[in-house]
Amino acid sequence: MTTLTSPAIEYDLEIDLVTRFFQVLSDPTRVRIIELLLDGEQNVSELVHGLGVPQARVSSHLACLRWCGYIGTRREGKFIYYRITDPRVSELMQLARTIMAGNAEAIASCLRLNEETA
Amino acid sequence: MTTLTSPAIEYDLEIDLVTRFFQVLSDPTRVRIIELLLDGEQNVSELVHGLGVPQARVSSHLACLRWCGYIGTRREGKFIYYRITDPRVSELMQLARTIMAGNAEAIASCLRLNEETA
DNA sequence: TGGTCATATCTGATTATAAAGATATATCAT
DNA sequence: ATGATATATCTTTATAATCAGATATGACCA
Repeated sequence: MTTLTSPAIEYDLEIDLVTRFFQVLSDPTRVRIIELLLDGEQNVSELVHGLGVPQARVSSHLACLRWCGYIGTRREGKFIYYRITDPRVSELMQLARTIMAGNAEAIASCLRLNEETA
Repeated sequence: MTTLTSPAIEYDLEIDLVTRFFQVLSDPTRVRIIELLLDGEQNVSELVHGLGVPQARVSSHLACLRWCGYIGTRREGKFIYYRITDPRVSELMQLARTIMAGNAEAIASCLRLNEETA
């Protein structure tokens, strides 16, 4: 076997879901937003301040998280408050950190492309 | 507040780790490899067959997963066997699926860019 | 109604990721 | 040594995600 590639089971749609689920968590701004919201509801201005990134960027990441059901909103006058909707998100982050704990240095320089650090 | 962006806490390195951790799981081929390996050790040829994707691609994704400590290897003659090193990876995948279960349709069309499906 | 503040969306440019395909390394058998 | 098989790496090229900045919407207040 040199290069080929038999038919195998046809592409699984469920895998794409899992993939996207994790992809949402693979952006630093989004992860930081989640961390902030795990400490309690915040409106956009508060998040912008807490994150230190431009408002447009925060909004677009919030849109992503919201669209995917990680977070929910509530309007109060001019302000829109965001919150984590599923408490298990907290579990997920904890579990990830636990797993990571062992091989943090490795992950830091991972990702198959930038292997200069090795 | 229109666009600005106060200093805030300086950029957290740990967040980048978490981000990368999840990023590894945000590629369909890598997720499929993990799923396969959760059922037991396999060598590259078996994976190539099971996945139905070119060998070079499988190898490069394996390199990524290995580099990041998700999987380990063992040589047996010409063959190299890969296995999941941390059993908690299984927990992680289960938890992700559980959380996803509720908002699968949403995630399917998420990611902030391709919102045509909406 | 006009103005201001909070938030959301759009457009183009930049950067990061992944795919293809060729080629290299390593092990075994003859 | 030679050839064959298994696996890894490299070099483009293509694609997809992110960002910045401008602009739009929507609520409140004077």
